[in-house]
Amino acid sequence: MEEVKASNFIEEIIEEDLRSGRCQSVRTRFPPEPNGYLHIGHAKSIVLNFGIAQKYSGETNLRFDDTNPETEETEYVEAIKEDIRWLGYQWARECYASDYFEQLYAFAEKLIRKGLAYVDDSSSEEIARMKGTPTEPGIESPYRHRTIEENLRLFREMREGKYRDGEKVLRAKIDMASPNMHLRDPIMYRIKHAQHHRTGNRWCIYPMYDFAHGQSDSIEQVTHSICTLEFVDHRPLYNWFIEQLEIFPSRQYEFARLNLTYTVMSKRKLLQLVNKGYVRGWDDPRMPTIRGLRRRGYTPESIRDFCERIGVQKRENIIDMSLLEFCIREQLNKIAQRVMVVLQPVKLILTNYPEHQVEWLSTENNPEDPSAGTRTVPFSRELWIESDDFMENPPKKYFRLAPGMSVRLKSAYIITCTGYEKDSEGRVHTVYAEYMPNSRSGDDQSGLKVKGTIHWVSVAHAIGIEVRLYDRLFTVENPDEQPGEFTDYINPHSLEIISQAYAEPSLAQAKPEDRFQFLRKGYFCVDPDSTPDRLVFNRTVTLKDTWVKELKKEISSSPLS
RNA sequence: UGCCCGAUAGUAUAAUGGUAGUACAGCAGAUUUUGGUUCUGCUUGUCCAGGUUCGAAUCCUGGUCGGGCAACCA
Repeated sequence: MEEVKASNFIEEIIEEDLRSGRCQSVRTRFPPEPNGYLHIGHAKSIVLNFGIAQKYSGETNLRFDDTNPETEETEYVEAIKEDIRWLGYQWARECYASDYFEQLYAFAEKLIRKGLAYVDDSSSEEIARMKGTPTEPGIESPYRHRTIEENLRLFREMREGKYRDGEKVLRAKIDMASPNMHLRDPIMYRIKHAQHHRTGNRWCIYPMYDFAHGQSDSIEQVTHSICTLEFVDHRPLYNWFIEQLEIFPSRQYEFARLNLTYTVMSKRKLLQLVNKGYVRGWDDPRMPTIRGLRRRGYTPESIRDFCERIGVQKRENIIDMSLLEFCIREQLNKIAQRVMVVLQPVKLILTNYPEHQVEWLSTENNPEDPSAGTRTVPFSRELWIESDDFMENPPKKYFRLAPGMSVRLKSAYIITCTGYEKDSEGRVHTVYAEYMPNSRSGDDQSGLKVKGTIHWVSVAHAIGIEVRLYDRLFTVENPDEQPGEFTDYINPHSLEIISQAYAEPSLAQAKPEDRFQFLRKGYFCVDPDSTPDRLVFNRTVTLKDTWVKELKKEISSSPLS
């Protein structure tokens, strides 16, 4: 048995349960409702639930909490399964609350027979009114004291379809004066004449969450049912049903859900972003959904790493997006092949380089991983360079190209700027320079030292690609807590499309989901929108850029501001 | 103003009565053919008030602040 140390309060509870003999092994479950796509908040729960099972040699069931036929669809079931697999997890059993409908129905009858449940004919408005308020007790329904026989008969008739939606409900008989609102005779079953994604029209009564979740846990012998904080108040009810039913004693534990800066996490709000066209879909690379992150270029490993780093606690929290970005940078730095791509091109002409000469220069694929090897890139007289790698009047600490200044062209030669040309609008379109023939990378006899190295692409060999630059979706850290609508804070520059960037020719073979580091620019991933003759790249995340910070300091310290 | 959670650097998270530590972020420097990576150093914290104790982030009491609960949603 390997030495394991609890890394959060839930693991502490598990270790104590194992030690005390409350359970011999551990079983958890991940219980999504199939009415939407999974997001990074679900990933926290997935990593927690599956991680615990792995750590303590237990198992995790995937269970779809499909008790509301009006909102649930098979499409979501498939999407959820794919996302969990992509994250790297395999469930022990694939379960559905709907598989237990017959059993749940029997449980309900058992409670009726124990005098602990009754059929109520009140309308939903009446029930709400009689429920009282958090500070005032509720009052008992006039139907609360029906006989067991009558309740049994009415409940069976409910199942048989004798009543319309909303005409009757089955309620637990607990305590209308309880300080816990969930114990004021909670509804167990409601009538819905609706098509269920798995049971079709076999049922017209469906159990509520509170009468399905704990019972499903119990049926599956889940030892630790881990959910989010909003269910804390449900725990007494969770336990009450299990005790009255005298079934396997699953236990519920709650942790704080994940919040991330500069995004929203609620299903409702994500749906709104999709439906109102703020993003292109659930898999838009700006979305915090698993599919969005995947399309953006995040790896399953980086998401798991993130979920482990954020920890598990009961206090409300909002995690810096920069931590997620750190996790993906850290992994991609190790594995991503480096390539040269010019995003905002300016032409560079090496006036002393022979006109039709082409040299294929060797360059490393990944300096962090020597085993990644090298490749060659074509070098010639006319090159594309990044427009912000040249300035007419550079500030003090600028060490790129400017009149009279020298830089190293990555894996090629040292050059010195000799001039430039502007168009009618005053924009520089061509830069002229001379290269030092004896300064070639790997064979540098020039003895020169330059501060800057810039990337480049040979004009004659460049391939045109589309690049989509993504930025945070919102302009504020917490769009949920701002005055007005959260959509008022959407970042209008969250997507910038560069329709013609120039890439070195080696990129032509790239396939969807391939990841690269565009040298000095960031990590990029091939988008599925790519076609054989038109590659599309998504920027996953920029490289850390201490130069932009320097620039910002310049600006803020200038007397103009 | 009923019940239930919670409160440790900017953000998270450890310390389980015994030196408040770690990560991210930030700042400064070194290295660098990516202003990347790596390395070094630095700044910043126990919500408040009492109490128990030789000793309290930790235990007790009372506050304060934040969050949740009154769906035939989950």
